[in-house]
Amino acid sequence: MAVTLKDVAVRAQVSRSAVSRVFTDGASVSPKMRRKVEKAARELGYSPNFLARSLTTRRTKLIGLVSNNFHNPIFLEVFDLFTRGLQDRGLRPLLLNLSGGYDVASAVGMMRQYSVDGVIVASSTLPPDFALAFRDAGVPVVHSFGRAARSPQVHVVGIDNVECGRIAARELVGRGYRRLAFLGGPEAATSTEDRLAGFREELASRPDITLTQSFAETYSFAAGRAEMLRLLSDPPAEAYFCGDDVLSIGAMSAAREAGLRVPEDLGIIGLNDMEIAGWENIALTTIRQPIDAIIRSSIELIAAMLEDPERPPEARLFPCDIVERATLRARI
Amino acid sequence: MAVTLKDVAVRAQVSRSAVSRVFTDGASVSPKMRRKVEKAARELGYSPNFLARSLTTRRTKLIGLVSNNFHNPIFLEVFDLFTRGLQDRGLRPLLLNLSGGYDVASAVGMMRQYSVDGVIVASSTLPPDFALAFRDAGVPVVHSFGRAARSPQVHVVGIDNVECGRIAARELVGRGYRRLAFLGGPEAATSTEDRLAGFREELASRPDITLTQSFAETYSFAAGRAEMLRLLSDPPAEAYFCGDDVLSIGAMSAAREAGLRVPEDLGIIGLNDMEIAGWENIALTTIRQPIDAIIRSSIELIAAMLEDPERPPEARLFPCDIVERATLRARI
DNA sequence: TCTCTTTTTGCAACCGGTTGCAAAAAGGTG
DNA sequence: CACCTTTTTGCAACCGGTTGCAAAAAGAGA
Repeated sequence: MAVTLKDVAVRAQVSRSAVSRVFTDGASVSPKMRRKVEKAARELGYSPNFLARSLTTRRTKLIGLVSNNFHNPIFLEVFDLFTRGLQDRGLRPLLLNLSGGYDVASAVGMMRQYSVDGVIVASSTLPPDFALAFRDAGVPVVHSFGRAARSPQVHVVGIDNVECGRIAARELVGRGYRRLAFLGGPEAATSTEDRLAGFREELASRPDITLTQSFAETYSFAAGRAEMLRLLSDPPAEAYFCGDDVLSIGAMSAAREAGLRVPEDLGIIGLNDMEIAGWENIALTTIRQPIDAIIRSSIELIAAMLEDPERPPEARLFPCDIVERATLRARI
Repeated sequence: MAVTLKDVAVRAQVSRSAVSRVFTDGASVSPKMRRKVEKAARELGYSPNFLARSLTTRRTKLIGLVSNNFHNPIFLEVFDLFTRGLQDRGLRPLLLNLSGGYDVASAVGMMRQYSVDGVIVASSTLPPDFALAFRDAGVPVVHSFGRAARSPQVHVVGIDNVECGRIAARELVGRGYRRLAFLGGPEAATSTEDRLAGFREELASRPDITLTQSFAETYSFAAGRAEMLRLLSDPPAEAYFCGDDVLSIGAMSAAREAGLRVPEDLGIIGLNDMEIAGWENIALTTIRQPIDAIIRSSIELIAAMLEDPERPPEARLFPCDIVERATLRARI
């Protein structure tokens, strides 16, 4: 059924190597030979089998794209950018969905079975060890949206979550809020820990400010809503720094249900600036995470590792800024 | 670097075939042999190379997942369900993002180069010919969310869009709306055509009802908002049947901006029932499309085609129902 | 036209597996 | 224990490509 190299060779009356060379760039082939082979290939509808080729070249051009978050709308933007960016470089994304729970060893095993050239771990909730396991298995890896260590063991691209915490604190304080709350994502996620650390740090020198904290189960609307409803059994804080945009929107929904108006009765600031945050029906004030730059940079790094697998790991952090919309009261 | 079959064979002091058999289920191996080989494999950390195996078995377990819609939040739910469903069957999704425009031949070529076992086209806007091209290339294919022909040429799984149009019309009429509008998705999409056809058909016998129609550029918030803003330069209709949920939300945003309240001043009904439609801040009344059933069924069909590639094409359509929330006025 | 150099081509081995076939080993029966 | 049957094992060829090497062809120079 499938037409192979050999079929083309027979038809063009040349050797199999000759055909192979025509389809390998950089190989030396005379123009006459090239014409002959291309003609035969065209007539037969031949196109080389990448996987067979990969056996000798040791390059599949497959990149594992691993994530455990298929429930947060920001990730649709993430997947869009990743898949297009990879495609533009002739790489192919092989998706691994870990949202139903995961086991490091089997994730690594699966990627090795398919001989991926590299892996991108796109998650702010998977632990640093996760990416490390790929490196240890000899698979080039980039952790996008991960935590940057002082001396990184694998490439990490993302934002400075601690600084984001500080930014949020400054913004809320600057608007005169005094009773603050942190409504974080999963408690064990590095992104949650770091944002909280920065938030607290900035407030440490302000004894007049009170801070309460709690955590949602996952980065999702439902979790944000549920947690906020729980919190609202007590008198609310004046302003909430939520783990991300989708949690913020869940929290807003809960607030509305409790009869509280945003921003009149309570302020909310999110993080991400996903597309939905800008929808006029939502109009969430948030800290923008430059996901396009993060993803572009991640792809650059993984591509660089394909050239030089020994390239020393690097942490690239991008700055974030506030996008003001309508969920915080005016600056005093 | 990578440990191969041969390494295991040497260490276990058996033939390569023996090792191969241990890792091929259904092959006959004595318990003693199995133990010996498994021990050696464990010590070496061996796991078989799927791609090399695929050369002889002609099975890669790769399934191409092709879509041109990475901008509509419903598709995150779609990707989640597809990737998990495929993984549960030991299949691996190879993603192809066509949202930047596409070329049928190169899409097919790419999938053939990677010897995918099958392809799932997940799109309500790609033409039927698109899926057909895969079939013609000998690649099993299922078109999810596609248009069902009377005698389908490829497997199609989705909903009866014509019927959805009728349902929307009945619902709006039943609530006493008389001046109706259809705000469709891309004009050329089969889903748009069919929904409009059903909508018109149901209204044909009602000369007292007026109907205007227009189309958004894409299924996206921005397009829905832009189109609605354009429409609102004229006096609005009483109720709008929008192409899908994300268009509906864009339209609601435009209406609000124009100072119109939903549902007091104007009714809106969407289609899909994506998660966001249920968010209390949105509360969109919509026609539910059972995407979980559609996707489960699509995976079932592609899996069945792996067993029997000659299986005659089939169209499976799932019924839709109204989910009432808060964007239509009360029934009269 | 005849060397010498450079380019092009084919041979054969290899990448990491699977599998039909026949030989070897194990098991059953009288 | 000899004989026949069944199971297990190894050999060798193959899947669809690539590539080092040497032979053949082409080009350059005298």
